[in-house]
Amino acid sequence: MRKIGIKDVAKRAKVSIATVSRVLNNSAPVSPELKRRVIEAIEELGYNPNTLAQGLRKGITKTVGFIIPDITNPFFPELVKGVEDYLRRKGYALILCNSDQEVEEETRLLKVLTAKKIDGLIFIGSGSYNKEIENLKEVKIVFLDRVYEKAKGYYVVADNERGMKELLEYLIDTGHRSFALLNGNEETFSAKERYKGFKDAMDKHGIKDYTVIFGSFTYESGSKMVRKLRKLPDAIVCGNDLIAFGVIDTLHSMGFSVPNDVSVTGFDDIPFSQHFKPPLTTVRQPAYELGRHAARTLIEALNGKRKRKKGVILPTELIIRESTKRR
Amino acid sequence: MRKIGIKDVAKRAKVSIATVSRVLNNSAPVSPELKRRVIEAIEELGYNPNTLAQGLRKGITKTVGFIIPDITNPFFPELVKGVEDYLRRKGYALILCNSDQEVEEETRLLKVLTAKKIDGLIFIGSGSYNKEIENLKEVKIVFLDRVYEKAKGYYVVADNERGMKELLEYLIDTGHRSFALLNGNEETFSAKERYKGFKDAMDKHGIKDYTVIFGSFTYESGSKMVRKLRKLPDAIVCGNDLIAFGVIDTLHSMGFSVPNDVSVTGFDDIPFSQHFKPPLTTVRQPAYELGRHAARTLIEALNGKRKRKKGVILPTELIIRESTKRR
DNA sequence: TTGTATGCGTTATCAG
DNA sequence: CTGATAACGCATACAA
Repeated sequence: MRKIGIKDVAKRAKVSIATVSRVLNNSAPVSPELKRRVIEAIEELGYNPNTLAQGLRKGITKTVGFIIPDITNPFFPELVKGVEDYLRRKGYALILCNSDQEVEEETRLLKVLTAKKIDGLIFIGSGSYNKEIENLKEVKIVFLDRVYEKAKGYYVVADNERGMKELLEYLIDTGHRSFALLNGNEETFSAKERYKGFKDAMDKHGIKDYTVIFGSFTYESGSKMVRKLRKLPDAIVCGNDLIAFGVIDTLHSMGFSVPNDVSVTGFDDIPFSQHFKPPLTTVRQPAYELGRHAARTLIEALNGKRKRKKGVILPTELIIRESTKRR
Repeated sequence: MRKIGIKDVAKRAKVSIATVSRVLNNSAPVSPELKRRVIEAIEELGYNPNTLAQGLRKGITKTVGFIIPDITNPFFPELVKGVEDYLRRKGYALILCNSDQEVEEETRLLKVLTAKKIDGLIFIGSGSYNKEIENLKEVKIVFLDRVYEKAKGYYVVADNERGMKELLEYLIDTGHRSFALLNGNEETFSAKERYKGFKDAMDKHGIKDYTVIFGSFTYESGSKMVRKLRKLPDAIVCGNDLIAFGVIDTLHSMGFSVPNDVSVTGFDDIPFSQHFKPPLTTVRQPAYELGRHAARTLIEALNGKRKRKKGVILPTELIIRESTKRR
């Protein structure tokens, strides 16, 4: 009798398994006496219900999947914490997965999670559109940070476009007149939105002297993209903080000074950005809140509430530090 | 008929569910004709086996749990990648969990994972000993990075003690004569081992001028611990890179220069350490390899192999950069 | 080579 | 209030 099940508990407590199940789920009244015996037996045996069986029987598993694209990018762990904290309070289990920016891996994960019968999914796409997402008929989806506009589902994002626009207003205000946008993966929602904000600002102020490069949201990509620049603009606007780090480091290794020769900005405000040398001017995304809202949205959807708005957009905050200066 | 099961496939292919199961698992010969029909039906219906039912029936789930203590510490994501890559190749699913350094949360996760009937567990403890681990009779365990000496199970670690000793040999060689060890959580295996290496070196060289402080493995803790120092030693040896970052930043804010006024070292060599200002002298742990070995050890244990050695110890590497200098 | 029937651990339905 | 028992989706022993 290696693994103990509900029937072991029933035997020990001298009741039927039905009664055990009832005290376990509080699903029907049980006399104090029997309840006591059952609880005692559970304690003594160290019984832990088999969620596989529960899930099979009930059709719900009280677990949600969460796919992030790059566990290595310090922005995502903050999101994870927000999700975790909310889910824990609600009694949901979390299966965290890392797609490592690979669409194939993402597809595999989607299949695995489906087979595990998760109730809901919080999804941050790895990049290009993954149509596998459309097959997920039985699970509620919340798109976080990176929206799939074509797919249906809830979404939670920061106001990327507006955040970027504010950043550029500040840059233009402080005398910057030529720009380069070194962005992340072009197919990505966040890259697109940030580009939009950038472009809008350029147009609004009639600035023609700018270039745009798309790469990926990594340090290495930043390093690579900055080398492609023909000439140094007044400001290099990066798609995220990681890119900015790569840009600044290679700029330094090329003998340039930031911000004296050129201003550089990031996006996200990951924990490290304030400690970078120079401390990074960036647009703060409320990562923890984003995660928290995503979890909340999902749970509410799962409970049949929230028919009103399909999504929430959180404001960003301009963080001015020392990687930029007035020209 | 919302969700499709094996019987839908059977009906579509005009065979019995047993036959479907057979082609699914290759568990018995099936005539080419029927096999074709089944495969066709599976494709057309987009059938995906319910792993809950499979797990319930077979007693194994082909999934392993992985608990890490701090998803926010860039050292762990590297481990995760090593684990992921190996597991994927072996057809195992991974449930990644973050205990956030909380023993209670860790206990909760252990229960959840047990209830989900994982086959094996890769475990990095949050700190103090969690006796819940002893209840896990049915799952194989690999202790990664932080060993529970009392508990039985396999382990995979880097040679912390020796790594620390080598670091101190280098420091002493380069003229450092007084030290402070600003370490992580005292109950933690890695902190203990690193302390041992440190102490050994002190004793061996007859050095009396040193102090030791335990805190936790975070930036903030580093910042806090360095403020407790009465006087600046020749070298501040930190329990990990994050602590070193905190130490260096506060030292700077206090008007000291690193390494001119004091040498500072880390441990781990997280990706960021080479880009820190100044680039950090540290002891590299082969994070990806550590994760990979842990996964391999677990899978082999699961397959009944590996009775030989109970653990593997990987070597560290001394990385000399610019946060230290000869005195 | 194929099909039928049983059971994995739970919950829910139905009598009592 | 309590206890049998069917059913969840699948793999397998047993029959054919």
